[in-house]
Amino acid sequence: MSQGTNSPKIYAWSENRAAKALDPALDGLVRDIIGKVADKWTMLILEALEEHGTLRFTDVGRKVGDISQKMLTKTLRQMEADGLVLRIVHPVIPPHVDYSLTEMGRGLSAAFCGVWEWAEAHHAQIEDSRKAFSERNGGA
Amino acid sequence: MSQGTNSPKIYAWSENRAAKALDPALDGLVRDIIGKVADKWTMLILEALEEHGTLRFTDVGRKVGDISQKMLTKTLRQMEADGLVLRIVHPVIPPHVDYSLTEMGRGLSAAFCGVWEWAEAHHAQIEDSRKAFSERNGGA
DNA sequence: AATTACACTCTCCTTTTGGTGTGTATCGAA
DNA sequence: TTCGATACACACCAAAAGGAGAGTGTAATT
Repeated sequence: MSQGTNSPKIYAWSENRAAKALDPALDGLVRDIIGKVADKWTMLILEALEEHGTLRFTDVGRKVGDISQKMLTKTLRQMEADGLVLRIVHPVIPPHVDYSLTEMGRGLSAAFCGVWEWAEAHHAQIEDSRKAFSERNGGA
Repeated sequence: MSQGTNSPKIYAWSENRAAKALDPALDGLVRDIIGKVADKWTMLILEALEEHGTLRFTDVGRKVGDISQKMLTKTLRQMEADGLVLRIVHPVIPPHVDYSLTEMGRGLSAAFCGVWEWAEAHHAQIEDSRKAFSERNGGA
């Protein structure tokens, strides 16, 4: 009514959504998947497992690099729930847990492969762009 | 030393990093790029612009869907800085700003294409995995 | 004269992300 | 007997992400 000149949110009408996904529920789901999967830690873990096959908890962490135990646990659990990784617990002491990619996980890893290649191929260009941008704006 | 039985962070030795990137600086940069690019909003905007060519600010928002002006501005700026989108301001009133993908942006979009396809192809399987997982755990 | 539209910016505010430190159970080694 | 290793869980906290709403400036429209 009269409480503002504009709305802060831009609404999606059915017009264009129909082009991408005929079903809004499907669209929402795909979006949710993208939201979960397009994650730094997920991509890094995916890479580590793709490259090394089966790894134990701490080894995954080592291969990934700067990841805390908390995020490692959390991300691995999410990936397990989504069916990307297989978690096998050997009931021995000290505990031994193996992580490996499922078929789906390998598929996603393959899909992300192109993104990794793109990043490696264009890092110099991106740096240049950033430099030019900051000069155009804040710089002298 | 003696202030704890374990460290919360798992350290990356040079052993495996050398396999992926010979240079740790390059690795960090690629990782930074992935961190920026593997973002929900970035992917969605990339998609919108890829599909529709040139769009104005509000139109990008409409095509993307549930995005706030704040995130739209922020993400577009980041993408502009990284050289993914081209931003052309027409100094007229009311303001008119056109956004389109650069060559690099189209390349990244193409790289992400596989991920979209994967998500669309496996959403049912993911839902099943999630259901099975929650039953295995919290469920009855 | 008031409204609308555009492309934002700015200020709150809440939610999520992520790090750190600690605890746990058990076995073998020192 | 105490320590260290493994694979976590849990609690606490800081920082960042992200949303809501209001404001801005101008010019054509109503």
